[in-house]
Amino acid sequence: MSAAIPNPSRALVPRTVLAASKRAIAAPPTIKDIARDLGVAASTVTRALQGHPRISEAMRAKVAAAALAMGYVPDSTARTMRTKVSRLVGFIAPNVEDNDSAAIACAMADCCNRAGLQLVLAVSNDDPGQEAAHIRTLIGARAAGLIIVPTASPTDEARMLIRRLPYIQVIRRLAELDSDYIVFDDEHAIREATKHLIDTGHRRIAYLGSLARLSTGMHRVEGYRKAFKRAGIAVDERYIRTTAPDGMGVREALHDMLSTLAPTAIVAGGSRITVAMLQVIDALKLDVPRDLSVVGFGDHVWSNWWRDGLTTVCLPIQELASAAGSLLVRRVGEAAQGIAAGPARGTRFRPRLIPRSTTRSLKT
Amino acid sequence: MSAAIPNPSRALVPRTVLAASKRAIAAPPTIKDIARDLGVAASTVTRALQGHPRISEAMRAKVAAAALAMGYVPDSTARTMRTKVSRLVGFIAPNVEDNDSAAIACAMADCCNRAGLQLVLAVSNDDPGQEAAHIRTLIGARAAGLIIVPTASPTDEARMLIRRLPYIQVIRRLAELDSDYIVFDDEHAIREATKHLIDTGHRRIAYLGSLARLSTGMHRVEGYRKAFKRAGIAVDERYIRTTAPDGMGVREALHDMLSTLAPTAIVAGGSRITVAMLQVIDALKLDVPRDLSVVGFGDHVWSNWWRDGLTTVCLPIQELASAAGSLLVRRVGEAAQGIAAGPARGTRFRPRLIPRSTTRSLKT
DNA sequence: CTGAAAGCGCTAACAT
DNA sequence: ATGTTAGCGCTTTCAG
Repeated sequence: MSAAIPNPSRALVPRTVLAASKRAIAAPPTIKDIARDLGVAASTVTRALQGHPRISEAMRAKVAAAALAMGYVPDSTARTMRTKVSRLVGFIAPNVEDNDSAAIACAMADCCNRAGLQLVLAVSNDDPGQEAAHIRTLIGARAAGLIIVPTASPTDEARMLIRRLPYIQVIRRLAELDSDYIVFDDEHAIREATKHLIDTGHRRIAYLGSLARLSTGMHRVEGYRKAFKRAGIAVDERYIRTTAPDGMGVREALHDMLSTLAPTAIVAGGSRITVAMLQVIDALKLDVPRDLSVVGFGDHVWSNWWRDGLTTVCLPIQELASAAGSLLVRRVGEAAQGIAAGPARGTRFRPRLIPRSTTRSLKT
Repeated sequence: MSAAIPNPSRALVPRTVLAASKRAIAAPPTIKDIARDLGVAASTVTRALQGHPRISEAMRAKVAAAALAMGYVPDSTARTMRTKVSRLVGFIAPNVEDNDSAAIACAMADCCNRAGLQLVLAVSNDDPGQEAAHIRTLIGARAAGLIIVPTASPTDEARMLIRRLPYIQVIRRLAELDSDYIVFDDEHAIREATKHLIDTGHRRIAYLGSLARLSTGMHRVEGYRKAFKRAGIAVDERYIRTTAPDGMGVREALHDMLSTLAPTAIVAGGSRITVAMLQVIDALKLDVPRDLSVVGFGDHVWSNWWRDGLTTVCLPIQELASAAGSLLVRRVGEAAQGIAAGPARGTRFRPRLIPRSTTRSLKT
């Protein structure tokens, strides 16, 4: 899987074949072509193009005109090779199907663009092998930086390689990776959700979260426990379940808890888990909130549409995304100047609970 | 906006500064380093790495080991410069926030990865200027190909440049661009939706679509009209409205139609329009389907959650995405071999209507 | 089977 | 203000 084969030999399009390409379509004009046309040296053309100070206005205009006429587009690979850095920035996420990651990707792409950087999207599917492959590719492209939602346990290779560029962790955080990170305050999120239920008289509160090997999973359960502790109530561990965020896992866990523990409320510990959970509750035709109070994770347009409005935790996604984007831009700039990036800095954005109609008070 | 400034002078991170970078972090090992370590020539190392036939097994092993030990990662920019093609593939879309594009991006990233290609995500925000900039960047990176959801009117520059690489249009299609395209059968989608309403006795059917300058907008209205024509009923143009897909535009159009035309049903002609429309209907506290029958565009998890289940048109997104992905991979391969890509090929995927609970029959 | 050398397009010293 | 030159890392003839 993570075999360190320097050349992507799994490529279906053989490189040797790719090599022939383009030539068939048309050879793109180069700086030399412009130079020849104008009867000047290549270096003059570069300087004119870059707006170098010691270049005559006349020359600059002539060059610009010629470039435009020929449809000249600078070859960024050549430039990168000389200058040692590209304007590429990677974003490695486990998936982009769920709105959260998509929104983040989008916001970051925007941020990068504004800084003249280009966002490369890479989906890891939460597989360390794919993650490593993407890191390798980005390193190979001499990417300027990297934003990553790390898998639970990156390969050794990934850990080694990633240090070659400025990177920041987002959403999830592996302390061992020791980098800047920007996450949600997961503990706070679930603590508030659980507290809300406790405050309204619930005691048998089920928690259905994602695997605890992830920082998110860990902090979220912790939030659940803290809420009970602060209320001075013992935590009944049987009410805590973790599962893969797919329909099947959630269905089983839910069925099991509902039939054996008779919870009066349930808290979801993840976006995809929330969706699956709501679907199972629909299938079960449960009367919410009479039979069961429900708190979701993540707020979307449709939150208002589930039953009479889902009580849920709202994640400040835009804030996180743009913070991540601008921090990366800064780090890239620093690295560029050879500034040893200071100590890793972490930011936590606080989600907040949005009470709607899927929770009811048990107090008289 | 579309000024042909060859160098991205709008870059916030000055290139000259970027240039200094990396060096500070660590100089990545090159093929030469391996060669020196092993006391062989650089060319031998390349060949060993590529699995060239005429290389001894012993040498290959030694090189592989050394490469791995040093954490060697081939510099794709250098390779691209030599071979003239990169393994980058661009995806330019107006936005990635709405699930459709996100799902498409994701499926395509997968497809590209399997072919050893890397997907670069670029968001145009439906702005021809940004679109052109992205095309320029991709050309500059010597991208192998491009998948694009074109804006209504790409700049002249964009039109010129895009021809330098294999590309295919997706979702929307501009005939002038004359390329492969893979779209939904928009006309069919809205025709079916409208037909469903006509068949169940509706006559005053409102249509709220996106701007007709886009192929999608055009075909969808056409579907509306066709449905009436085929039923032998005259089309009342007053019931047709187009609007930007934002909350405000939709609200106004809807208010207006509802108050002056008393429609018994409404058909949405776009994903984002659907969402906005549902929100307005909520705000108006309309009784659906008693006061108004509603047909949406696009099917999502939440479609089941709006009222008692939204009657809507289901888009075969996965099919479109993977078709697009594999077609592009094929085209890239062909271009690579200098094969003049045959005539532009188009594919239309048929959406289908999913009747749920937001439409009711007016027949006795 | 391996080495030497040239060159992809661009930039940055170093000349003029 | 402009020209010359060297070289980034890799691939690919052309020679052994």
